[in-house]
Amino acid sequence: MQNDRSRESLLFLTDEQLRQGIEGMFFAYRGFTADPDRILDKYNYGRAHHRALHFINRVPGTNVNNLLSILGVTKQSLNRVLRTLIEHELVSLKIGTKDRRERHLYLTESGKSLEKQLSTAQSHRMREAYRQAGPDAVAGFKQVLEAMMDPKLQVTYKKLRVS
Amino acid sequence: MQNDRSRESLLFLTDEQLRQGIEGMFFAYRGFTADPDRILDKYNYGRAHHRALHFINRVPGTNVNNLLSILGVTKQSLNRVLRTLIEHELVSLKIGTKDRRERHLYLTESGKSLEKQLSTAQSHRMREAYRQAGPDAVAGFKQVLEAMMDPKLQVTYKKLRVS
DNA sequence: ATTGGAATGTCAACAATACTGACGTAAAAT
DNA sequence: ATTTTACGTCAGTATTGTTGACATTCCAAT
Repeated sequence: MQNDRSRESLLFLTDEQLRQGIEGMFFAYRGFTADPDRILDKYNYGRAHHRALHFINRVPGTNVNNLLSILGVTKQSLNRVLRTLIEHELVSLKIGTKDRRERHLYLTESGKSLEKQLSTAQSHRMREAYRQAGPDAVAGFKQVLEAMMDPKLQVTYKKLRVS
Repeated sequence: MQNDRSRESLLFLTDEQLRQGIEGMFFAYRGFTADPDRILDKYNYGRAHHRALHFINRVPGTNVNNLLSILGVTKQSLNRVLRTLIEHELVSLKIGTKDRRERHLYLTESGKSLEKQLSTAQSHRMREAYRQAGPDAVAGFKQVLEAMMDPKLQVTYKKLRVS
């Protein structure tokens, strides 16, 4: 009886069910990155470049610090990636007018073009997964993802939604 | 009208919704690995060690080739990790009796202990996310994850469920 | 006006994780 | 007897991350 009550009210979770969730995340993340990775390979870029392109596109004019806090890496690590993207003219810098220490980041036309290619590939798989799973599943998917984030990232995630 | 029909039947997905899914995966994966990473750091191990421990625990007695196909890395990459785990006596080797070329992999007591530590931390976050999102969300979460995997990994994932 | 601190960039060194390619050994399969 | 398979290993390289140190630029407060 106690068991039945748990099942109904408390969300009864076996180790096995949790393990499935863990392995699901592991395997799904591989699928999630597979298509962009193939495109990036052709241009000799990596996932770090993809992430930078994605968020510069998402938040045009962002400064470096803001991008750092979204990406969760060190400035040295980001800088290497950013430098190549700027050299290759996928990203352009604009020095802040109000605060001239700040560098505002934008995608160039070629940058937008590559970002589009990458996001199209990734969205395609996401869309297909959503279609297979159905609308209710999608809502649940997002809820669990959001609950899995660190609180700070949850805030970042929500801010991106709004802007 | 056409729009309404799309919304109901076809699962109407805006670019914005897909982007949320993409960013959700990105941020959630960070949360997903954060707790184990902290533990691994203390022992000077990395995620690769965690993954090896996880799947050796999940499929005790697995041979190297099978583990390779689950993890999706090269044997050279896995070998480096496996060698340290064996040196540190977290993993033990047993030469196959039927086919003596095969090395069967098992966790030692210390291996089990570390794996337990890691999976407890990771499960704790997963359980908490499940609890916050609720049972329906969890079902949807798993469906979308599964649909996002490459077909081969989907098979691998399901095989692990059964065993 | 000088000073303190923040934002940024850069150099160097290092570590983890991945890759390719080549080679060796042992055992199984044909 | 030969080929294939399973596994290990050596060498070299790339990507992405880390610390630490140091320079520059510039805002803001004293």
